[in-house]
Amino acid sequence: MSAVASAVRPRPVTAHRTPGRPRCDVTHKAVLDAAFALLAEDGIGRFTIERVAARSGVARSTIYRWWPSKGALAMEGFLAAVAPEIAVPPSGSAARDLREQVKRFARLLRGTVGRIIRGIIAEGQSDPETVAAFMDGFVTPRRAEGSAILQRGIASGELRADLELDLVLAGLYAPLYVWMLLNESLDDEKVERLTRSVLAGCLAPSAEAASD
Amino acid sequence: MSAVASAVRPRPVTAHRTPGRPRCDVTHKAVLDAAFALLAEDGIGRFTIERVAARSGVARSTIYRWWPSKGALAMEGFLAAVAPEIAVPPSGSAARDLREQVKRFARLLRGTVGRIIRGIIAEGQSDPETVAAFMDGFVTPRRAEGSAILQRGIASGELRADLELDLVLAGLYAPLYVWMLLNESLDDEKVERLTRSVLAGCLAPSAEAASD
Amino acid sequence: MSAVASAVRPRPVTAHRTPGRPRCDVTHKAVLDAAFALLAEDGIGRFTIERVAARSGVARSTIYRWWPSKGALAMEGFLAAVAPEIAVPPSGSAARDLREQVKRFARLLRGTVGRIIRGIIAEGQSDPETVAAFMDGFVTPRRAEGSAILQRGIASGELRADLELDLVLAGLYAPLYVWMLLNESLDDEKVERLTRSVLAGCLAPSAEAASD
Amino acid sequence: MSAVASAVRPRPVTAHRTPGRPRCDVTHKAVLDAAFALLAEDGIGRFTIERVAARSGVARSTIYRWWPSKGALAMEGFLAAVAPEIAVPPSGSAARDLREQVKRFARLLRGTVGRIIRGIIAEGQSDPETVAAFMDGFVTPRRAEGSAILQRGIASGELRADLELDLVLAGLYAPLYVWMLLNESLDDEKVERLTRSVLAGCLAPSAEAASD
DNA sequence: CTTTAATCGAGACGGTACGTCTGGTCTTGTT
DNA sequence: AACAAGACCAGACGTACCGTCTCGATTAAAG
Repeated sequence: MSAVASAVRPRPVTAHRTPGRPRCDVTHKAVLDAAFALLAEDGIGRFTIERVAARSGVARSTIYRWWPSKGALAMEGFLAAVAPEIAVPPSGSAARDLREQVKRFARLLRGTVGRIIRGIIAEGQSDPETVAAFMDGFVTPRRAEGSAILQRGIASGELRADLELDLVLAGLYAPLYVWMLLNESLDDEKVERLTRSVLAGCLAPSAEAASD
Repeated sequence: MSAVASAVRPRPVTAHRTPGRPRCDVTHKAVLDAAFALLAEDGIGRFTIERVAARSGVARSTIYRWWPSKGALAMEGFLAAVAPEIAVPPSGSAARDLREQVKRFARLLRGTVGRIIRGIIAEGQSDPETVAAFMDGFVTPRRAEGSAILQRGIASGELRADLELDLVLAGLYAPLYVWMLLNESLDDEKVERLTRSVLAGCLAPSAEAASD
Repeated sequence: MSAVASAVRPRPVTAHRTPGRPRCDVTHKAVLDAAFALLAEDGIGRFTIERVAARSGVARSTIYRWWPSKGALAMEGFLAAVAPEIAVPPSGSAARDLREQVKRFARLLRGTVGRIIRGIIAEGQSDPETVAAFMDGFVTPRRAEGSAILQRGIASGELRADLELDLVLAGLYAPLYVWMLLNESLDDEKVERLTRSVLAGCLAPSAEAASD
Repeated sequence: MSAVASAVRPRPVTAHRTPGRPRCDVTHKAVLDAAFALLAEDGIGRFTIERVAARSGVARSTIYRWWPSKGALAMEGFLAAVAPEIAVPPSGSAARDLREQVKRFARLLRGTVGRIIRGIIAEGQSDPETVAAFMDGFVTPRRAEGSAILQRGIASGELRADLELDLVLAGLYAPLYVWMLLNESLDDEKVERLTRSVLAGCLAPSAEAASD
């Protein structure tokens, strides 16, 4: 189970509440907001629990009670703010959907969210829990979305049936991560070239002519 | 100019040496060795200048004199130990060479070197100098090697002439970086599948039958 | 009014009991036992309300409800366990009684009880309530016992009639407290010398020859 | 060796200095001053290393480098400020000198110094080093002074030759400590009565008539 | 029987201070 | 100069307690 999940500790709706004073949601929210803001403003380098506490007005000890590590806190703050932001409106064409999705993703990485993701990945290199939380909370859902698009394309005959979905998605997304991490440009033109190049190998023979 | 290059401060070749006691090479070497060892043993999380000083027997202030940041030190320690290790013996087939090169690279990432690279990338997320040094010292040379192989393949007619080299290399290497950073497996079988998949789109039409 | 007295809140003997759930005596006892045990085992330094709560199995808030301060709790735990322990069997001779009483007291201070008294006095230096409680609960009764012996001696003609009782008792007991607090030895021989020395100045001239 | 002595670490006057940056005396002094001031103002209860650091403007880590415990710091701050303050001008009469010395001592205990001593003794109950330092730095010198007076009195024939010096001094001083620690009054009249009472048993028979 | 008022356990929360660790800077004497 | 040694400031770390608080569950007398 990832750190985030354990931190959230979803209240059982079932029957009797746990004893003791209930957790204060306002506090919880304030911490996550502050975490997100700090991450967005200064990056992981200046992200400290002390500053989150100061900014959120929540006691340091309270933060330590609920988050096991800096990474977990960063991760949860990130998710709380970003999670709903990435939705994919399905059109008729899988190729077009993918292109759109990748373009959006690149735009995300170029902005504030990218800065935060960089921090989380960095933090994760010395804390596996953080990576796990990032996988569960962000990477896997994103992959599921991509996978869904690909499968629709295969079902409709637009894409080849023998695609290895994980590899196609890796080919589309991994370069974006790496470019971001290595401070290389992520401009639309480059991303567009990448998408086209990967998609070229994915189209079903019959549909190949119509690709662009 | 990257951090490493500035740290090295190459002695002027001009006749008259600078006044004062000359820099002690033994010390310099000891620091890099200790840096590498610590990085390899405990990862970036426990890599501190204090520990490098203690381990190398070099005074902390001496380290601060020569390296501008933790990342630069890690990077240089890494390069000093790893640089010569990656050579590519060219065979007749570009496809075979690439496959070999990628496999070696994956093996590298799975081991000690991978652990260190993770640390450097992590450190780089809050220190652009470190990323720049990593690019100059490691990524660019690796890309040059890959590029050379691809160009040989194109010249020999084995690979398509319209390949976008940067994208092909990104498709081959970026997933490896990402899998490593996200603690996903890098096993040979998976890497082999990746290589095959990318290469499939690179072969010249005439050579396609002979691919595997 | 001392802290202890206010903490005990003696139930009114008056007919109508207060409404609501009555106080649980088991709990009360458990707290005092735990307080005594902790004080005896680890001294004042590690005596915390948290630990008393943990050890006694009583909720922290319950302890805070009934005891106004750490010192008050320590004091009451001490009294509950120690109070009955010091009884003085009167013999014919006041001198002999005093000697015995002082010897017992020294023995007390050398042991567990001494350790606890040290803690209470220490705690009292930043909490006057604690000192007051210690005076009321321990010092004054002890002085009363000593005073009684002295007065018997005076009445019987064994001791001089012009004795200043408070000073004699101070001369007998204060050194014991100080030796304990300053980690000096409290061995029987030393205590014996002290008693003899003080008593020497107290005997009535007629009885002086029979003193020892 | 006591904590104080080890904290002071007197520089060896011998030959070669130790390497490295020498200790900053200003800093050292500032800490002791702040320690004394805090102790005098708020007592041991609010005496924390954090506040000493804040008040003195010295980094907390520097304080931790030089003083092993709160008690040691308090003790040294106390000694630095108080040590020279207690001198006894010898007159012709031992009895008069003692009376004067005791009176002065009581006055000391009633004031700021007394407050600090209370704190040190309290702290010492959970830290033997502190008590040891207090013994070495304060109690023993005071006893030596008292002893000297008594010995002069014996030599001059004013006092009995068979006095047990340690017990006499205990009889004179211990009550003062205890009265202070237990918040009992230390007024001059009471102290005067104490002195007279103890001295009464000390005078040589020949001199007894002249005592008061 | 219900109220009603109290006790009690559980635990969240804001705080303060702890003692440690690291990062950087600086000031020495030695080489 | 370079270097070792180490003092110093700054500040974050994670932990331990403090004292207050909000709950629900319990318990008995009073209505």
